[in-house]
Amino acid sequence: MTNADIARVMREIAVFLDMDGVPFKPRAYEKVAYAIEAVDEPIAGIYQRGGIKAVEEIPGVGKSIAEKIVTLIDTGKLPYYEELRKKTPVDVAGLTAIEGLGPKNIKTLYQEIGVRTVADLEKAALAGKIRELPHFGEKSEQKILKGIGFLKQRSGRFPLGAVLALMSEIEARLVKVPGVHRVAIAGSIRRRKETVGDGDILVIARKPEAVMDYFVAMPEVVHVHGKGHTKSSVKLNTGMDVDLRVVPAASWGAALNYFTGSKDHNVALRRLAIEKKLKLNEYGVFRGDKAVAGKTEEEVYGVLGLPYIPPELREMTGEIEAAQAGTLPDLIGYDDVRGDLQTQTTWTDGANSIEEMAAEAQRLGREYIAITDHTKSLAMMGADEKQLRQQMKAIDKLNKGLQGFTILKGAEVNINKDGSLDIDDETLAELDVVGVAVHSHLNLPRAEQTRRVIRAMENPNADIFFHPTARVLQKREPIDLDIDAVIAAAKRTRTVLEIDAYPERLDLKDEHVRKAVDAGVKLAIDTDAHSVHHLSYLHFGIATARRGWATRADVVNALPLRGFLRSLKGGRR
DNA sequence: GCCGTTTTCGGCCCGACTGTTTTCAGTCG
Repeated sequence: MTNADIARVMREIAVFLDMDGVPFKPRAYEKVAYAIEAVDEPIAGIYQRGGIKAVEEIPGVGKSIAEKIVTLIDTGKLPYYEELRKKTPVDVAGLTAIEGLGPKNIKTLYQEIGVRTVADLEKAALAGKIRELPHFGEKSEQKILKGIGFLKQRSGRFPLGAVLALMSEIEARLVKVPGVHRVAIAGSIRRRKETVGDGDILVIARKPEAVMDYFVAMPEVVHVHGKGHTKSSVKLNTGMDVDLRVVPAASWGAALNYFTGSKDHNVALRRLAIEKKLKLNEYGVFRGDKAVAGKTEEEVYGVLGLPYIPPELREMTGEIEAAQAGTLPDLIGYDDVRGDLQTQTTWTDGANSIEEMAAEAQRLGREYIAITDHTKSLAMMGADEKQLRQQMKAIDKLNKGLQGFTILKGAEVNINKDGSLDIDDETLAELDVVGVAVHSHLNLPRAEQTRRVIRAMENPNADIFFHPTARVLQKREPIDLDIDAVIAAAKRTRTVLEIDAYPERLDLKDEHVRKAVDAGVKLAIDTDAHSVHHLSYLHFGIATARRGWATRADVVNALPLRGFLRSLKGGRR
């Protein structure tokens, strides 16, 4: 019984209860489903270790739901859930995935014409049976068929790196629509979540209709979900849905706050407003009928008694409490990183030379760059000790011709299966920056994998642990590491943990960054660039650092060159 | 069903759009 299994049962119970119009309980189960998905370790393990009391520690889980979770873990079944299923035996997950179908409609479809699966639904729609039902009509029938079509080609969530460019382009085009005063991207994209489900755009416009007309007719639009005076929603050819809202200038801040989310953060703000006898919605903060804030986000937070909370922190992971206590972190800024510490060149699998990479990094405003080509045990033929020495000489020569910029000698050294490194210590000691990384034996059991990387970090030459979990978003699972043990070892050995900014990696991820920051472990933010184009990806890594509450002081390559070199493990430079 | 600087009861965020409907329920975010 995995966490995902438990979460699925909780979510289905919520839907079943919604079908019967049960008040409030469904929200409780829904909340628990989200909470369980957010827990890093298996709930079964938590239960084994700490009993039912430990399960009740999960936010939103009380006595009753804890008992149900424990029953699920112990027996693999839950009578309460089985009863609900027996009453309405339908494929909840499949049917709710269809746009516009909710609990009430699913119940009607089952009771009136016996729809249990998406296949049943499609058959009924094609036979024209759905339009006959109460509260359904011809349009609902068409909408359902279209929804099934979209479901079949659904791609789920999108990596931020895959959508940010297009969204920025749409933003730029909207700015040029006549009568448009202001445009902003909101939602999870503004919070810089590593993957996003949809896009949210906010606009101030003199003639809202003109913006809406333009928006729904954009060349990328394949379907219009809805078009109104203030809100429209479309599906793009990439499969992603995008919402557009037009708001009055006086409500800009409140709307931006509302549509940036997260949902939980917004709910918490509304509760705060209620406590202060105020009402918060997307139009502003109101005392009775009188607007007391709304024009800027700062104003909205201000009347709630809070300092401005940066979007990357709005995930309901303690930011409200920190804001109230005045202990919000002074997050690292998007211009604060001075050097790039992981880059590959034509010496191994990169597309550009050392000179080209250095020139582009300098053009982007960096003060230094570490060249970290792969090492010998990698299948693609990485550098051996002799080649590394040749490269060091080449870099020395290049540095003589540079002003205000330094190329550092480095390597991305493979960690062998036993935790030893594939380059000898003598050579490593000659390098300025040694990154170590896992590229093989990705499937070792947790204890062995953890021992392996900790042994690598214990090497006095290992400055930085590159992309620690080796995950590739939506392609490769992270290696099985006891991340708390790795962070503790990083602290003990003074090894820097990397945030790999490459949008498919973002490794460490935000949650792990937060743990590292809390533990006082230093971070490096690097692009892992394999061509000059990748050098500009740094901001994705900085966003991840910000989402992990990192300040400038937590990041070694926010330091000027001398300070950065001094911050690495002592004794050899 | 959960939760508590409203704490063991009484609350639980709020509004736009759609479709089917003559005033609103359902869904979504």
